[in-house]
Amino acid sequence: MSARNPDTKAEILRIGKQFIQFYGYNAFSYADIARELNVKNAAVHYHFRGKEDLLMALIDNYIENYQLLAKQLQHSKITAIGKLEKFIEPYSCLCESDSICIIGSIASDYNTLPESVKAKISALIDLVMGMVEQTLAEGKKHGELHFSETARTQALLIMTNLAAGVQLARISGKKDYTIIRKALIKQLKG
Amino acid sequence: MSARNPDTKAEILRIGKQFIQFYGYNAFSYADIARELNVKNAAVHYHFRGKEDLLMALIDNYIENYQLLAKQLQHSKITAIGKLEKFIEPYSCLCESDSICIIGSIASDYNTLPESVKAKISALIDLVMGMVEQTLAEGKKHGELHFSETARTQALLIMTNLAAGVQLARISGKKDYTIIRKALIKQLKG
DNA sequence: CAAAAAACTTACTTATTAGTAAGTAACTCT
DNA sequence: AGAGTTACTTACTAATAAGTAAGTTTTTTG
Repeated sequence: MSARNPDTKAEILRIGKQFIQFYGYNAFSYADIARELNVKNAAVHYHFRGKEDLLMALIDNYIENYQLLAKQLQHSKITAIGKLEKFIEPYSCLCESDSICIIGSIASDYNTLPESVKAKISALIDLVMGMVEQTLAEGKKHGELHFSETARTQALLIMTNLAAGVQLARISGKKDYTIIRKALIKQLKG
Repeated sequence: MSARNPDTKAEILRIGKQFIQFYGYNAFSYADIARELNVKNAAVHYHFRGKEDLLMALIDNYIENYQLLAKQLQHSKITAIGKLEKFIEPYSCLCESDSICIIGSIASDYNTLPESVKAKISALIDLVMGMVEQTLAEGKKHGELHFSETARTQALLIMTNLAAGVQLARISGKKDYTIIRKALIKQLKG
């Protein structure tokens, strides 16, 4: 009867990510994922023992993708602004689908998570913040970007604008996100 | 046996607020509140028919408090920076207790909420944003504050910095929140 | 002081959740 | 072709969740 599907594991990750970004980590169940994929909930447990294993795998994915991006940007000739766009674009996409970034979503449920997840999400943040900081520092050094704070502080300001920007957009409208995004870029260009 | 307590309703609101800020809206139950207050879960249902009624009451509280603050600030002689501190201080307090602001918390669970709650949280945001915007505009007019964006845009930037700042602090440490807060004030003072 | 209202508890029900043990079908490798 | 492995389903359990109806006690009020 049921066609065997070699992609179920990847599909579970895709749907899980979508649910976290759209509903929040504590607002969906394995049954929800199963329903979406037309499998039984035991199938989800087969691929990921529990919800936190799924979350761990998801964060691992993010870390891998950002590490890949880091390598791609390493020796590329694109401008600092161009690099920054690579960090901003995902937020713009999230905004379009009334979703929020996984870090912001997890931050809300942070105190319900096991230490293993907390450590991994912390590692993801360090990775992304480090990349943004470095991009800002380079851009400033080359006279392309302008800001008065340290690169680290400026990275904190920008990323919090984006993260809360998509959250706010959900409630008060996408226009607010756009205002924030444009203001950020304008200020950096000086 | 059980002492009748005239404050139970207020206590439920207090604990509910605390739980939303610490664990997230979809991560606690009426049973959790009941346990904390040493009553039965039916007692919680007696005061608030359901979880969304509790949330509605909580948001109403916030709206009342901000309206009160608006009146207090209206004709007071404190500086614009002093007024802004009134908006910043609650975030600093939240950060101290590893909690996040209720708007950020609700933003994560936004797509699981009924329209009634969505409308009310939107009204709260409009109220707060309006107050911050006005404070910024006045401060700029009097030469006390310095920023290049419109007051509305600057208000968006500041509030998103604060909201995501406390979220980030939970994961990567309170120091990051402090960096953000100090940078904001420094920039506004010009 | 009697009646009514307020603030609960007791004792349920129904639905959802996470999770598991055992079985089955299909594919893979030798 | 047969043995093992993968990817599931069936069929449960135990715990938690929201919610409610009916009864009890305490306080207020006419």
